[in-house]
Amino acid sequence: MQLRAPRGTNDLLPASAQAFDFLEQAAHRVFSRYGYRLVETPLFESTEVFVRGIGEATDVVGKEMFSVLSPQALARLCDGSAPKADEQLTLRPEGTAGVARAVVEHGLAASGAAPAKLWYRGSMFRHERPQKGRLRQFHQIGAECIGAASPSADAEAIIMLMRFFEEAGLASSLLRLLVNSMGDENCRPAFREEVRAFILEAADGLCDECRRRADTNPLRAFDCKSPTCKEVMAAAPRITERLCDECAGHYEAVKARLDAAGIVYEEQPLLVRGLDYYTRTVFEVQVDVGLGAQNAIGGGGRYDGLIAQFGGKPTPGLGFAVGLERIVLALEASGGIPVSPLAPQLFVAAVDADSRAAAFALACRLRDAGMRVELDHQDRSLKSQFKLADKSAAPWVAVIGPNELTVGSATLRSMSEGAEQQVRLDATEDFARIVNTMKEGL
RNA sequence: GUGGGUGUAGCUCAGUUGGCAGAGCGACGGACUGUGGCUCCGUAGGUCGAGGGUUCGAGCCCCUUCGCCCACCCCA
Repeated sequence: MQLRAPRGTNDLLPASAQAFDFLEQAAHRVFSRYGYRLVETPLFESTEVFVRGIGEATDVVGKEMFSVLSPQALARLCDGSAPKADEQLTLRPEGTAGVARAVVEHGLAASGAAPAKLWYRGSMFRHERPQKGRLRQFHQIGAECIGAASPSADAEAIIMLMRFFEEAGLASSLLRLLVNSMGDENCRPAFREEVRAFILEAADGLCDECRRRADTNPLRAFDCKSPTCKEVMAAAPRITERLCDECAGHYEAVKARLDAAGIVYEEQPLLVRGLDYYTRTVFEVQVDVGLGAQNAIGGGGRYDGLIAQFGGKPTPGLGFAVGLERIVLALEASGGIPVSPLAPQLFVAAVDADSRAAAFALACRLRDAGMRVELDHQDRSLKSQFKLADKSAAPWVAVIGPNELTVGSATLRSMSEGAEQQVRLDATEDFARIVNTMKEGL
């Protein structure tokens, strides 16, 4: 049986890896303009971090977590005893919980201090059935701003997110920014109760799933795909009509900041996010090209209760994450990814066996001088070496053979012009000057 | 977890009522002396996803199984 990558995982072959790298660099450029700094937290955490942070009732925690066991913990399990608390570990299903834990652990958001602005990138793991734009190991870039309560922090993060998409090459005309407010502990519980009552009242017109949601997570009934449910839920009360004064004021202020910045958005009163920690502002970015049903390429919101969940002093916070696989799918569908393999600047070809040593030495010298240089390692004929050079898109080929060795030079051929000139083998600067006149990427 | 689709060369796919395993692209080599692209000629590459069954004979029919894709659900 041939070995293969586990279900729901992808090998990031060079083209994909380069696309991801491109997105990370775009994030780095944009995020640093807003004062965000890169952090890396562990790929796995105590299971408790996600249970407390994301919420026990969520799908992510309830049925999608990959938990990992040490050999000792596994042995204990097989004995029928429970693993110790510090042996219960889980691969991170998202980035926010780990960052929040680190912020508390290292006191990065001391009360009264400037907010901690952090961004991260890396793999996340969820045990779901794979489909287009949904993998078991997938990649996110995210940002968290912890310690700022003002609506301008919400607006700043949303603006930064949209600028990131622009920088990545996704035209804003392809994107749809949805915003909503979910209220806070003052107004959401009552609203939740109201929706629950509404669902029970209208149960006849709703699907089984939505009836079940009445108790588990009534707000999710709002984004049920069933047309009849949609129709029924359209008459349900809206959170935006039930916000407390503080939440309503916050929401208005966020929208005003977005308006002032010229950010186009759509108010979506039905938008609810699936992670328990969100309060007040929530947002999502959707795209219509390249993706099937999984058309959300980014999302986030405010989580003013999260830091306290981890034992920190009550500290406001907010953040977002974007899915790299989904962005790449969207980019591919909307005109391609603006990256291509970096071609060698020069290919060194040897005419016969005796000249290979000199060709190798030249390639080493030129590489040490900073040039991208390729050469043959399969004892190919000169003709084949030229074919190789052509395929690699190298604009120059240096030929070294008996004739060149007797005079101590290489024949340097321009692949586009066909013109040839002699360059002394030890004249590294001459090679550099000639090779660098060619614009990169051509 | 539930549905639907699909597995044949590196890639994209043909393969007739069951009768020699195919094409295009790609790879590699060659077309007289030490030079690429275009063209031409040639070569290599297959456990037809796997296992079993029916049959003189199975890529094709039957059973089992695995993978992958898409959708539900959920989410980035």
